[in-house]
Amino acid sequence: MEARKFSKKRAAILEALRHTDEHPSAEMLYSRLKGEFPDLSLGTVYRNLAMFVADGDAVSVGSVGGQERYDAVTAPHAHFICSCCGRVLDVCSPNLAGVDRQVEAETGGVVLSRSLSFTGTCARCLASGHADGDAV
Amino acid sequence: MEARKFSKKRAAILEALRHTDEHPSAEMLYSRLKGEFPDLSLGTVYRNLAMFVADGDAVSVGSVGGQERYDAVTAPHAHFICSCCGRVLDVCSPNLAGVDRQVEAETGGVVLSRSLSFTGTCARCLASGHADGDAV
DNA sequence: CTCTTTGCAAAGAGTTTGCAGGGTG
DNA sequence: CACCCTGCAAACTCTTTGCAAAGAG
Repeated sequence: MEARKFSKKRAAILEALRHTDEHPSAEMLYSRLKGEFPDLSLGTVYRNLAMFVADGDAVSVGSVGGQERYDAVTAPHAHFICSCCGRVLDVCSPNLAGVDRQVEAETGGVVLSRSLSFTGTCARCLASGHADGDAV
Repeated sequence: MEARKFSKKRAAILEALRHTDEHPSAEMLYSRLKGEFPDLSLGTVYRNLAMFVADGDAVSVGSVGGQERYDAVTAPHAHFICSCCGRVLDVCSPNLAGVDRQVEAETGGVVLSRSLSFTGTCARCLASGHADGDAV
């Protein structure tokens, strides 16, 4: 294994990821921490995020608008992705217990994780009248 | 609106997408059609895939390994993504009816679509003993 | 002192875009 | 004939990587 040593920057990145519910991208975290760590490098953010995911301290929520978004909440839960503003909101996961088994029976594989995401227009965008921007 | 004209290449791309259950990426489709259309351009595949999605003739399954994967089956259904070989399999969708309403009530937004995907090791990889390649 | 982590910048990979020429109706 | 579609290649964006210097144990 890799002998992980303490690093002030890494701790700060993980803290920042834990203290937000925005499901930030690498760049979002970077610009947020850039003030506190002027010498922070974007590459470092990417490297640490990869470590978090490898260590199970974070998960990828998927890419939104071409950017990978991360979440420090690794417990299974669903997300609501606003196709209008790109926000990613947490959603109290519907009961998916037992579905894993169902899928395993159907595919013959082993489920390690699942990702449920809803795409639509968030309340804020609905209020701003930005909705249906690209609806059919 | 854009006046869509017929195009042999476009028809072929959509056909290829419809005749496979691999949920191919732009490049997968490109190399598959390159034999039949030696002068096919990758840019054309990208452009047409974007049209299909805009027209509702295809949906994006999400990105796997950095590549966007597409599906001509636009009816809601779940996917099983093998983290070992990158294959994307169709899964008979568990009953998610009513869940949209639940999410809308929780977020105050409007759900336009949902994506349920399971990540794990597929049967083929399990058999090949490639499993747990990157398990914790 | 040894090994991990970082900044910087260049390299990569995937996707998008502009333009001139060919195809469709 | 007008307008859409395509090939080609350059441009872009996001992410990864190599290397020498700085930090942690």
